[in-house]
Amino acid sequence: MARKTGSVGIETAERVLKAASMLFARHGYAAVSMRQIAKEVNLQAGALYNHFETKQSILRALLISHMEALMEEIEAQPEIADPRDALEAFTRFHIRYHIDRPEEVFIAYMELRNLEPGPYREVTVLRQKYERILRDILRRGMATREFAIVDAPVTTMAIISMLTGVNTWFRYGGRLGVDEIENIYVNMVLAVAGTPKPVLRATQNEELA
Amino acid sequence: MARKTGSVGIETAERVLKAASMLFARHGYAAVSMRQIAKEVNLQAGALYNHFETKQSILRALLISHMEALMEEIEAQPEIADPRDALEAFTRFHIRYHIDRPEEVFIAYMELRNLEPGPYREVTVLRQKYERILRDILRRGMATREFAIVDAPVTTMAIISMLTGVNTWFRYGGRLGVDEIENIYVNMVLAVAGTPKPVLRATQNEELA
DNA sequence: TTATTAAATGAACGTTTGTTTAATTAATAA
DNA sequence: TTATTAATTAAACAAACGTTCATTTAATAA
Repeated sequence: MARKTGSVGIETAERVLKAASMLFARHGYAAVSMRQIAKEVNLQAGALYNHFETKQSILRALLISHMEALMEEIEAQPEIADPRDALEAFTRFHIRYHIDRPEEVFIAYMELRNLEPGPYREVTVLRQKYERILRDILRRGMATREFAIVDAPVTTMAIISMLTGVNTWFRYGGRLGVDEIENIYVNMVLAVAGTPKPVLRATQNEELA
Repeated sequence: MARKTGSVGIETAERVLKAASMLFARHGYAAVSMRQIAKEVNLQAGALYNHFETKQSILRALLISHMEALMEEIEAQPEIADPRDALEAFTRFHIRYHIDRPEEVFIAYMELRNLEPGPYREVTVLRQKYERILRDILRRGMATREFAIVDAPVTTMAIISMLTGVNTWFRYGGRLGVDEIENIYVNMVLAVAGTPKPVLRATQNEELA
């Protein structure tokens, strides 16, 4: 079949995606050449075309599999009846999931515009499906009067922006660990939903710098 | 001097920046060629080099002038002593300023990595200076015990992400006008700071969709 | 008018781009 | 072993890239 077979080994296609993800995140889709990707996986540029039709299809595979994996993962989460608990769980899930996939998240944001119309719509649909999960939690909390929210769609986008924003500054080994960050954001998200945690409302932990 | 002189007219360099801003925002820095920019201002590619040393210097000019204009504008705002009022003013300023400059904002986020180290640092310094304005407001509110904030730096980033996120979905002519959006975000930001507006805490305006 | 100068053209530069193709390699199936 | 097939290489393709340059154009200054 192939050149080298290290027992099982990771599929070449997967290694290509991994390399492309790293390079696209670092330099941007348009700035990365097929030869750069090939070099990263010790291949010639031409060999990439045994695994992907075009450069575009590599980007498409990255974006769509990222969104599909996100949806699969969140749908595997246990359903939670109480709106406050559901909102807290969503917050923790979003931060944890995104903080460990900075490259994919970055690409999903930045390179959408480089996708052809078809795949672009696919990704957009998946994204809206994800956003609806949060919006429905907010709506449920509004219905039970546990949440005090002025506008559910806007609040949905606000919360997601806030949470995804963690990726722009978080680095492992920094002042705060993931758990601490999760806790801080749970506080803020519940406050945005109009049901702040009573205990922490009064708290005032000061940090330096 | 030049080819055509329409009485005064906008400087060619400014028209180049305008065109580059539009194209970079739409397709990304790396994906836009000097010939595309030139065509947009009815010039040949070579003529651009009478106004800019390199393609890089166009990007640099865009990013730095965007950040400098932002700083100039916010420093021109009146100082507000009360932390809650200052936070509200900051929120309104940030939304208004960014909502009307979607291209520049987008580029400032996405193309930083395409800047050479020198200009990159320049932009980063300006951005941190801007973030410090918000952080200082939060700190002042914590000192007076008006705010209940767990971590000022994290809250600063969370608020800025939340506010800048408006640009990803806002379109003029949509369901909400700028004023309404400002009001909604003021509520959410004050809540994040731990001092929600009492009146609106109990409110529950439902929208459709 | 003439001299000077800034701006623009259009062609060319050497590279690099994504992609294709014929030939070669190595693994599997018969 | 032989035949088949998938994967890879290396070379080539035309097109596009950022940038340079000699030349031309048109405006200003003397």
